[in-house]
Amino acid sequence: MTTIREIAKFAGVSVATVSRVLNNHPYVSQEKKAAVSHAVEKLNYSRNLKAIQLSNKHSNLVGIILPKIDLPYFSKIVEGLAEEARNLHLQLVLIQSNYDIEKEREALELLRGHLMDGIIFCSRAISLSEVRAYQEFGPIILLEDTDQDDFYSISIPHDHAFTYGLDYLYSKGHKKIAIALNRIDGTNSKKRIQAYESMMQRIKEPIRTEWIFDQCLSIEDGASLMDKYMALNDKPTAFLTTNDQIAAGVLLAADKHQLKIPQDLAVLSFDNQEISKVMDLSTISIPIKEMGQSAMRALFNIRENSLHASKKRELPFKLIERLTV
Amino acid sequence: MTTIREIAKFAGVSVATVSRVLNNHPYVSQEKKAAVSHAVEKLNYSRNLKAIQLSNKHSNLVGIILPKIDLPYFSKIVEGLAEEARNLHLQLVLIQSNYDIEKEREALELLRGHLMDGIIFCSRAISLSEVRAYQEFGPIILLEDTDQDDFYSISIPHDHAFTYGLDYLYSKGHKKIAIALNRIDGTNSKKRIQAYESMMQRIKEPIRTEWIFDQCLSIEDGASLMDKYMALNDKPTAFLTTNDQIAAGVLLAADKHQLKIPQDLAVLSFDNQEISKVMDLSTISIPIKEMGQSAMRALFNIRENSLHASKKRELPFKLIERLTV
DNA sequence: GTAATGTATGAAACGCGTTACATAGCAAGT
DNA sequence: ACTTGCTATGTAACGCGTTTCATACATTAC
Repeated sequence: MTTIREIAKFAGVSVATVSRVLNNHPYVSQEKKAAVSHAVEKLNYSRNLKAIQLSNKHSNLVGIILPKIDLPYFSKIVEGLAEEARNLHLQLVLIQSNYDIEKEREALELLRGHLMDGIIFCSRAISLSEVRAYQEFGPIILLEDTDQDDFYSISIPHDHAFTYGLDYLYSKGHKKIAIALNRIDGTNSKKRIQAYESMMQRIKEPIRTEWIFDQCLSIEDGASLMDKYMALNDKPTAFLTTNDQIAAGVLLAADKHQLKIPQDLAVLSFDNQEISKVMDLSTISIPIKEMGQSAMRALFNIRENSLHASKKRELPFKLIERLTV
Repeated sequence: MTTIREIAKFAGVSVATVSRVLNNHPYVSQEKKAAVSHAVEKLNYSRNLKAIQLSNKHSNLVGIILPKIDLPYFSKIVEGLAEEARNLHLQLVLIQSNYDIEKEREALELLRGHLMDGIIFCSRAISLSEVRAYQEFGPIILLEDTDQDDFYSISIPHDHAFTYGLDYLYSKGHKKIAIALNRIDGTNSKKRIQAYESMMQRIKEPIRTEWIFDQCLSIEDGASLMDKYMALNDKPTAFLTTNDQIAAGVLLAADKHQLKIPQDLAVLSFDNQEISKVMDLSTISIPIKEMGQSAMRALFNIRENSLHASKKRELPFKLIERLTV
């Protein structure tokens, strides 16, 4: 492999001069610049990025931790992350954790080992107290609605949004509302259950735990949710689901059972992904892609000038009324 | 930052010994090993991965190039890539190109600069002749059905599969078949158009170019495809679409137009993604995730022992008969 | 008893750019 | 004429592990 020293020798200059030319630094005469360029061309040289990384402060790599890329919510986030990363000349290191704490820890160790400049947690299983210890090694950004104010976080206010959705259903005459959540133990789920319970108390409805469905993520989960619904003696009149896929599955399965939507069953979901448009699904829009963009920009800014207005950033959500409520 | 030399000093040994301990090399006495471990613990040391990368041959990073992560086909591939990468202790550098040749070239330059050990093209816009020049810098694997036999490639035989789908529709009585493709200029699309044209000739049907729909990717594209269909004077009786999303969009829109599937219009798609199951969509199953896994494993094997049986690997496809044909 | 092996350890070079520091020519300022 | 300051360039150190090579002691072998 050609090195900078060979270029220097070939061009009859010092390595410092070569480096200056390669980095477009000032104070290099036209002749030397030309000589170096010629040598680079002639010897087909290109810099060793590993060496550059070692001598530079940054690696320009950002770790992205998520459970599974093959879920529209996460791939949309990554879309946003990638788009912004491109502008900022950062590269994404994608780490699929499957919510395995060990894997998440490994990722944090990569940050510690300076492989990456920072980390963005799209979702996590590892505890924040463990994550906290790694903050000294680089910016860590959470895409969740946390109340730990020593963490950078970007999200919508999940409890408000969930309450908002419940209120909307209530305003449409629904008191018997079932909810479908992702992981019962995730940060967001906890907030949502709280919101649900306090809403039920507010409207003086009992909290039926069998109406709180867990582990719902995909369109298939939505479809099988419908089976569970059919088996229920006491049936809810509305579903609030935490993403569009679940709702889409519910709608498709409901169609097979000849249920009329929204007369027999109302469905409201979150995200406003593409599928919700095509299926006329009422949904609470979340700026998923913007969250990704915003997170990447935040990470960059923190890295550049450790100054930061507020650590927590909340983005707005918005109800999109379509035909399923 | 603590360095290996500080550890050496603290433990009263040489840096070589420290390195040996850290890498579990043999020939280190128990005492020294303990002393080093103690020093590491005490000084809260962790290795600088950038330095390791520089002195090692590998970086253990693999570049993944794709146009857009937010398409189920690609996120499924990445799912497979990530799963296998995990086993092989490789990290993914995700590069979203949007089919921008410049961006794809940049990625190749990262390979040239030894940032990554290899590259996997999930899809590309850049010409193979340009890619070819980078093969000397590391393994490059294409996830497409190429006939350039100096490239590593993994895919299903797209022309066969497409012909197979057309034959199936024909066997069900359809002669008037429309097709929906992604990018008219992609490698796969070319093969598919060829397959389509020769099929039409075979069954003595005219080739109606207005039945070849381009730029179809998403569920929304599928829905708007239906609008175009409705506007057609001479209507096809069947659609063959290159992914399930398009087909799903067609089905949903067809429902609004009160078209009966498959009586009024048959739909056959590719991929066998989740949505096809829920919608009872007849589809030609492609082992997308396995393609990812296989690609990652191939890259690893090539890196380890430059030996390789055959450069081209074809995976099987399979027709899944459901209710839309 | 001596050669042959195996174990243990350190000094120094290596991988390859970047950059701090020193040096020096030359023009502008007083 | 002399200081000040900018341009231009090279030397050497630095970032931080890994690894080769040399050395040395302890065994085991014949």
